[in-house]
Amino acid sequence: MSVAATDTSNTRERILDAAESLFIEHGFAATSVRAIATKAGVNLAATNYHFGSKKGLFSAVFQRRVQPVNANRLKRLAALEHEAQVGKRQLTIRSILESFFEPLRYVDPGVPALIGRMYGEPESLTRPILEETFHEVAMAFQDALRLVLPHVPAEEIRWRFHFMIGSMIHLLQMHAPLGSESTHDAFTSGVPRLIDFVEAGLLRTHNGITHD
Amino acid sequence: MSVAATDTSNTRERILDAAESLFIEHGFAATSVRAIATKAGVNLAATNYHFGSKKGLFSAVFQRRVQPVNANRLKRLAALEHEAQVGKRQLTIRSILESFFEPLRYVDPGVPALIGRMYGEPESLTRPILEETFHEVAMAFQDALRLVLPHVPAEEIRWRFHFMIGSMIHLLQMHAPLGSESTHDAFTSGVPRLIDFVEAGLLRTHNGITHD
DNA sequence: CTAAAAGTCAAACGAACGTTTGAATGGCGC
DNA sequence: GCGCCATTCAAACGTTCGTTTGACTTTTAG
Repeated sequence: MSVAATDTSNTRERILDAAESLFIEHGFAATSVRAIATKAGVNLAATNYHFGSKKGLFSAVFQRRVQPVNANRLKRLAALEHEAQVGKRQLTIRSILESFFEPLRYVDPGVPALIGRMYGEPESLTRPILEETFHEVAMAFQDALRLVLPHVPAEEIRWRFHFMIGSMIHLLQMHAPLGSESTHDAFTSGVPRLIDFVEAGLLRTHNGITHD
Repeated sequence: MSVAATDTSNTRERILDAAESLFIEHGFAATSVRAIATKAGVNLAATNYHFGSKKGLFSAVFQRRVQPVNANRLKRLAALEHEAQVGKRQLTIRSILESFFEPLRYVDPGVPALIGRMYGEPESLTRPILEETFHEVAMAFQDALRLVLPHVPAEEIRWRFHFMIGSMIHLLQMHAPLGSESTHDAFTSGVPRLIDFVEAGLLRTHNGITHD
């Protein structure tokens, strides 16, 4: 078959799948290339052949999952802004937040966990990856928030966006509210609550930092 | 010298100090016992002698820093509740939040970073430590929040508290708002903003999940 | 003063690590 | 068929890991 060229990426994707689950469970440093190769059912050398190094594999695992999510976010936001310009729909905090969070609900359940894991790794490993991956999205959504919060200074919006990301990461990491058990259900039911929570935090009328 | 008895714990604390900074910077798995011993200026075997294992050391590093913070939190909350009973001061969300967050501002700058780091490690390593360390405090503060939010269901409070912790952790981890640089300043100025943010999120009038 | 206990030390243990090598294997155009 | 190139493979590279050992030194207690 002339399509047989996909056998090539078969090994690649088996490695990516195995690496993803192991990175999520044990983190980067505590996951060995040998364990990944064994779980993927490939030769030990295949990882370095296809991804250059363990770090290269780590970055590839992340990009594969996050890029579709970010593309979806930007697409939703663009559609939203277009509808707002045409007057078909109003631009609100809630609609912006939904553009940001909803894409997380319709992807492989491993994705949220992977993002959460990434934020838990030491900065020296993740900072370049995270900045490259999220800068465009973060800027676009903060711009949108500025439109609906014209009375809030830009720096204040940056902070509130920062806290919003924190709440999200914490949910993604499934440091779930002590008591619940299942992970995907917790995430599914958590997103609407998360939106409620951060909507209130973002809307908060700005009155500077008032110490009593 | 007869005062030389403190030489004993000197080794212990030098190990704890060295381990703390290395764990914060590189995480648990990527920090070697050898690197800790070298940085502390002690023999390699001293770590296992004093703490049993690398994991034991990790837990000890964490407990040393967090227990005073938690004690301070509970002490402030108890004082607050006493004043409320006597009628001297009103129990408010803000006063509860201040009891929770303010103790973080007057401790060694390494403490916030250490807590943030702990939440980034794989759950298999940290879950038992975190539950043991924070269960009492979490329960006490959620009880207090229930008093000032009598109309909000208990489970809803658990979720909001959960998001609050997420915002805090994110601040502690200094995944600072992209743009700022210094770490301690960002944390210091971040705490009041964090209180404003989560106060709004916690106060949010409960109306279930209302989509538009 | 003396014996036990606590602490420190250099050295070594076996195991596991990320990566590299060079030969074997497979499909593809010619 | 033959040569080319990407891929796979077993094996080994040197390094580093957490922990243990047993001798040595210091502190403590009677």
